[in-house]
Amino acid sequence: MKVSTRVEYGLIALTDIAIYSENGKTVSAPDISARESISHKYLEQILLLLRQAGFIAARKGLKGGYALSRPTDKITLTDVLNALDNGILAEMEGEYADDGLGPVINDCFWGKINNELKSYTDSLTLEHFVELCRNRTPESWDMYVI
Amino acid sequence: MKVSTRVEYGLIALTDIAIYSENGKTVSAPDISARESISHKYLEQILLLLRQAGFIAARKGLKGGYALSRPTDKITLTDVLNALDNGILAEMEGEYADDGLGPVINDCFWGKINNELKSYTDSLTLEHFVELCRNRTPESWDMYVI
DNA sequence: TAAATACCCATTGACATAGTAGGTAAGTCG
DNA sequence: CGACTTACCTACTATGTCAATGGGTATTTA
Repeated sequence: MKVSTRVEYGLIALTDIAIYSENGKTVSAPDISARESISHKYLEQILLLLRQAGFIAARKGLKGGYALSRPTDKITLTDVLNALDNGILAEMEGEYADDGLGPVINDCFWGKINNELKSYTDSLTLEHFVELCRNRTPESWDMYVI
Repeated sequence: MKVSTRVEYGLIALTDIAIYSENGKTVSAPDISARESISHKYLEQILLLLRQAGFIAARKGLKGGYALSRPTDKITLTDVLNALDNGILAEMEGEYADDGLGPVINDCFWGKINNELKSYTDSLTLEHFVELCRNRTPESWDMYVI
C-alpha cells in the first residue's frame, strides 16, 4: 500500500523522539532532520500536526525541542494515521443507484476490509515501533503480525 | 479506506457484466451506465482498461457489448486493483538515511500490512461478488471475511 | 445507409502531495 | 541587553492524480 511521506516521516519522527528524549531531554527538529534525512521545513509542518494532535509537547528556544506527551503505548498507529492521513482510514462515501450493485459491494467488502485494517492499526502502538528500532532484529518482526 | 471510483465502478461493471451476460449475450456500456448510474464516457475508459487487462472481451456494433473472457472465479480482487489502481497494492519506495529508523519501520510494518492486504484481496474473486449480489442477504457477508 | 456500439485521445477542474520560503514569537546564554 | 537557537505560522509552488467531459474514428448490425 502506498503511504504518504507525511505519515512515514511522522512515524519516524515520533519514534525518533521517543528514543532520543530520555531523562527529560527534548529532541529538536534539526536533530531529527539530520538523523533521519528529512527536509527540515517539511518536518516542522509534520511536527506541528503531531503537536496539535496531542502526541508531543514543544519547548522553544535554545535547548528546546519536542518530547512525547503520552506514554508510547498510548499512541496507536490509528491515532497517527488519523492525524496525518486523509485516505487510509476514511470511510467510503460514494453515491450509487439504489437498485444497482454498488451498495451491496460497497457495504460489504470495503466495510470489511476497513474493519480489518483498523483492527490492525489499533493494535500497533508507538511502543512497538520503538522496541523494534531499539533492537533491530528482523526475526522478531513476526510477533507484530495480526 | 478510500478507494478510487475507478476501482469501485470497475468492480461494479464486472459484476454487472457477469450477471447480465447469460447465454452468450453481451452487455453494452450504455446498459451498465444506466443500471448503475455511472457516467457513460467515464465507464468506457474503465471498460477499456478492463479489456486491456484481459478480463473482458468486446464486440462492436449494434447488439455489441462486453462479456467476461475468464470464469468469475479466475478474476481476483487483486487482479482488478492492479489494473485500475496505482496505490493500494503498490510497494513503498521511499529513500531513507541508512542509519536512521526509516528502513526498519518501513520494511517491517508496511511490508506486513501489505501482505495481509494482498492475501485478503487474493482470496476474493468476482465469483464472490456475483454470488453476493445475486442473493443480497447481508447475513451471509461474514463468510467472506479473512 | 443509418444507427448503435466500442475505441481512442485530448482537455479540464478540483484536489492532494511534497515540499520551499520567509517571517514571527519565545526561550537561552554570554 | 543582544545574539542565537528554536518552535510556530502562513503562504506559495510544482507535480501528479482523479474524475470526469467531449469529440472524433472504426466496426458491426438491421
